[in-house]
Amino acid sequence: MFVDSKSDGTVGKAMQVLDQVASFQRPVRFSELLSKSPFPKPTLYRFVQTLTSQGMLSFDVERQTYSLGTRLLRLAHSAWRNSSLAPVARPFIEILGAEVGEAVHLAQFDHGHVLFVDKFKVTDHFETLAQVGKIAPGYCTGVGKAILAFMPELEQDRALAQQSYTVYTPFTLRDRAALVSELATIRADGVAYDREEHEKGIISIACPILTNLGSVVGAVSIATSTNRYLIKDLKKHLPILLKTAKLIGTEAEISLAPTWP
Amino acid sequence: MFVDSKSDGTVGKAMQVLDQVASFQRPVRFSELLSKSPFPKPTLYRFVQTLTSQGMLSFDVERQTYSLGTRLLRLAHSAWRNSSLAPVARPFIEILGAEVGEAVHLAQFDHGHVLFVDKFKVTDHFETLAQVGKIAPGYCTGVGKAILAFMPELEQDRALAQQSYTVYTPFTLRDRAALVSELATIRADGVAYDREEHEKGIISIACPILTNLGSVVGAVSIATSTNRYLIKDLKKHLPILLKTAKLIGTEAEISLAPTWP
DNA sequence: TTATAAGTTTCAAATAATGAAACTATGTTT
DNA sequence: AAACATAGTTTCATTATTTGAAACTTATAA
Repeated sequence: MFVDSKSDGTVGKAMQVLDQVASFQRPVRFSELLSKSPFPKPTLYRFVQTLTSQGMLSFDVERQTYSLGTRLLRLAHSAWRNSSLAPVARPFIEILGAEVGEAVHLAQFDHGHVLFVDKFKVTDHFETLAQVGKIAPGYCTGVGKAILAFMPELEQDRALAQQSYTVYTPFTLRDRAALVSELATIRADGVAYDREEHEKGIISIACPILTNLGSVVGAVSIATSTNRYLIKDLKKHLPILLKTAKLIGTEAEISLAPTWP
Repeated sequence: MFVDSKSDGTVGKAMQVLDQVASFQRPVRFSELLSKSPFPKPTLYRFVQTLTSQGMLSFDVERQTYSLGTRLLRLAHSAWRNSSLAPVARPFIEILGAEVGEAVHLAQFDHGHVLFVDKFKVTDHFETLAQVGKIAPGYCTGVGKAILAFMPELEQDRALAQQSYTVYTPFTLRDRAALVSELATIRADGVAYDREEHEKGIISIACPILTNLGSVVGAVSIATSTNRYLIKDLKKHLPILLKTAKLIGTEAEISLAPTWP
């Protein structure tokens, strides 16, 4: 999906197997994996052996199935803690969440998609963790559009070309032209809205996180359901959202200062 | 630390590089990595190239540093969602957390260590995410001892041999004999306590999560600080903790039922 | 400018990966 | 219970990839 594993040799192929296992969304038997795999039986067999022995996959002896392994959790834990945005943003996200009482998302841009790196919600704690590491399209999410609008032209161009423009709801922007026109508005206003563009009933307000040098490093959003609120209700939260984004941007900048052993 | 990468060929070596990067706990330059690496310069160079191209590492062009990549977050997200314990346990963990108003942890056993797969706390939301994927010793944590106490003898034997028995605080159990003796009590009582054994000032009460067939699949704990409570205060939560563990065990069992495409 | 370290490429030799085929287990049908 | 089918595992000669010393290029420091 994201990675061109051509010419990445054995390691690339092994990572492809991990994606393959992930794509099943459940534990899989070797033969199932084989049926969807481009690799010959013994080759795939050795990959799953190696990956299991490495803890990147886990094998359930009872059910004879493979799942993604715990080493991935450990590595992701480390990735998250040492990333430049998420841990720095965390306290601000929590304050914002407590203040507005709605779900707050923190996202980065990643290969044309939006990657959620944190989520916080006060009243309804469900899914908090289930959201981190999740990906969503850039062109039809608040955070995605906020980031796209503030990207340098060249990077934006590449990103716009990567969008699928799949129509998820009647409100989804259907092509690059529609998106570009909205991005201009967003850039002017400093704020993006998701008007049920990705999921029916879900709306959000999002602001880009800019460093002092003016480059986008991510976006924060407040999301809610149309059952409870309308876009105009979200607009009331714009000042605090802007302030939060500003604070995170400043902090992120500081934390990016060179550290040396 | 966990993985014997011998005879796991190129893939094993590449995974070793990921651990290597993780061990720095910050973005690293190629030369720093090289200085701690068993691989010759060009070999390591190609590994980081490949891993970066695969999204397992990310390269900061500005600072010329490598960090763990976003693909790990995506894979871990998938690992978490499709694991047999954490997603199933989540609602129960949240209810328990709301009820007792203290930090609740969910852990599994993993190569002699305890792996936190979820955490929930109502009042103080800090660190929620930062805990998932974290590892801790088995012999000096509530969850660790709860799991160890209910392991099948053979497995327990192996696990006991894997413990380091490092003395973290004056209360840490210092050897296998001390641990074994406590495990007997825990097994009899169905509950384990961490009396500041791993961290000064941190205490917890933990129960094993058992399937209907009686095998341990993890543990739940309520943790707090000695600034606020004593072990006897935690004991008041035993009934609800036991009930939660029981419910999770039952649910986990159900969700383990064979699913087919 | 020169010196030193960091990062990158080359290429022949060494090694590891490959996959057709054969084999063994496991479960299913007659 | 035998015959069959499917899933999982091993073998081994062939092929392709990895390997790392050396050379080279680019940044950084003196």
